[in-house]
Amino acid sequence: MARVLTPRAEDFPRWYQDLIAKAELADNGPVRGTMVIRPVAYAIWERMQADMDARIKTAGAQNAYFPLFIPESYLKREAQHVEGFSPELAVVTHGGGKQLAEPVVVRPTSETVIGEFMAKWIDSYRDLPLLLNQWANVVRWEMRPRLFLRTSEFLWQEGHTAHVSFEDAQAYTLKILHEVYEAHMREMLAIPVVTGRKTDRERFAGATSTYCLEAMTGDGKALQMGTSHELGQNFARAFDIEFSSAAGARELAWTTSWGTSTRMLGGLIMCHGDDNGLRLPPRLAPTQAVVTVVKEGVFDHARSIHDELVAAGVRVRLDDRVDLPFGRRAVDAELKGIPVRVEVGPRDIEAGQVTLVRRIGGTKTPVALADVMGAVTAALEADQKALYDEALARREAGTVDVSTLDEAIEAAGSGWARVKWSAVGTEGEAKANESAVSVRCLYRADGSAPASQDEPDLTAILARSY
RNA sequence: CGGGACGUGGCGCAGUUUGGUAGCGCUCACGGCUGGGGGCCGUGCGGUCGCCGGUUCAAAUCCGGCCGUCCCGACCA
Repeated sequence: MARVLTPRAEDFPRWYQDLIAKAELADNGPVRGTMVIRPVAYAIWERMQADMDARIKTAGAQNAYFPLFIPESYLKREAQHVEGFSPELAVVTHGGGKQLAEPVVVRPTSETVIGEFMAKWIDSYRDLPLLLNQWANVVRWEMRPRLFLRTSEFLWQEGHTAHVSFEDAQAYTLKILHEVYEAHMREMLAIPVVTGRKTDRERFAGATSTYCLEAMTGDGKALQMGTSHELGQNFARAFDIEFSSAAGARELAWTTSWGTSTRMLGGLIMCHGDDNGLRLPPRLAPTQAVVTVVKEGVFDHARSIHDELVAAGVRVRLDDRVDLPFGRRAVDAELKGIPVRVEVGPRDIEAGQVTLVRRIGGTKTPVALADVMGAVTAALEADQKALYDEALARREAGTVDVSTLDEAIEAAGSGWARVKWSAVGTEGEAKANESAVSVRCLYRADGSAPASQDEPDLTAILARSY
């Protein structure tokens, strides 16, 4: 078979774009940097969304919806926030054919407009915590768009909460980081992430602390898969989010925000994709298995295997399009990353078996007709774990422990560098940035996220990033 | 904004150095053979060569200008 994709590190983005095109996941939109998500990719996103939404609700937040247009003046109320976002805002100056008295921006994120409403909705400590989540599209006019990883418009969820104290806000921020985001990525996406704190330089505009989850892509770069921010009282001050405390005093609330986006689809592709296309973790895959009729004459067998798998709760599809060449159908399923294929042909049936083809391990084994259901469910279970283990092993193999800044910059040329933060520091960070290397994440010796970049004995991950 | 490439059927490209009536692969349509990994044969559809101007008997090709796209760096979920 002709090789269709070639994921060498040096041309990874091209490989990545080719895969997106061949697996029919997305197209470039009509405006530079916008993205058209095709049904195949959207089905994956829906499953991510459903899993994430359930976890967010378990964490106590409720869904709500806020305006797409935000008055420009709102952005300006928080000085760092506006400074951080100004360069990438889409600004609407006309409405109804007339120039607007005040321009509105298309939301790049919703802290400001939600802050405005939090101020109205919160009067008492009894109204707290207020835990909101929004599924929406946002716009950021980025310089270099790349499908899924960084597009001008993207889909995401953004959580916004208000709390009575710093401690409550911090605890919730970390709860989202670990129990919602990290768990989703590990258990659903089969992607290992390093969690920790962003340096002050990398911190979200307007936040007091930014926590992050970093994944390694196939070419050894880093990809931020999600973030969770403590906003301190910055936005509460800017939007007058005040409440009466139990003691009767007027106090400013402590707010947080956190988000994950369609970038996770890009992360999924770059983390798990291989020479032959996409590889989907079974729990995530919209279609977990396809029963392929190799050629005419075995339809009944194929259908009964299909029905048996449906009854067993497997998301399975029957491919009986025998008018299409077998090879084409096989490659199509492979490109789209369907974890398991059950090939049913006359030769199989004669031998009382089918052929089980696994996308993740690449194996092809005969299975007796009576054992198909058990073999498929076992394969799905095992391959979810295998994919995670493989990604973790690749990340560890691509991470080098070093002790100096120069070594770290050198190592980050091809993978991740793990180094003591004290060997880098703020000046070292600026120097690394000159070589397109950034400090991705800081974490404590026990792996937890530090409360400040000034804590002693922190470890830093340095890498190039998307 | 700095550095580098490139614009030729729907897609990917050759042809440009050395001007001579536009070609290949894929796709698509039709027919046939096939069918256990993008299969084979045949026929056919499809392009004012990014735009404007110049040189010339003759320009995809040479000259001038303009427009656009992509890649690398600064931004970022």
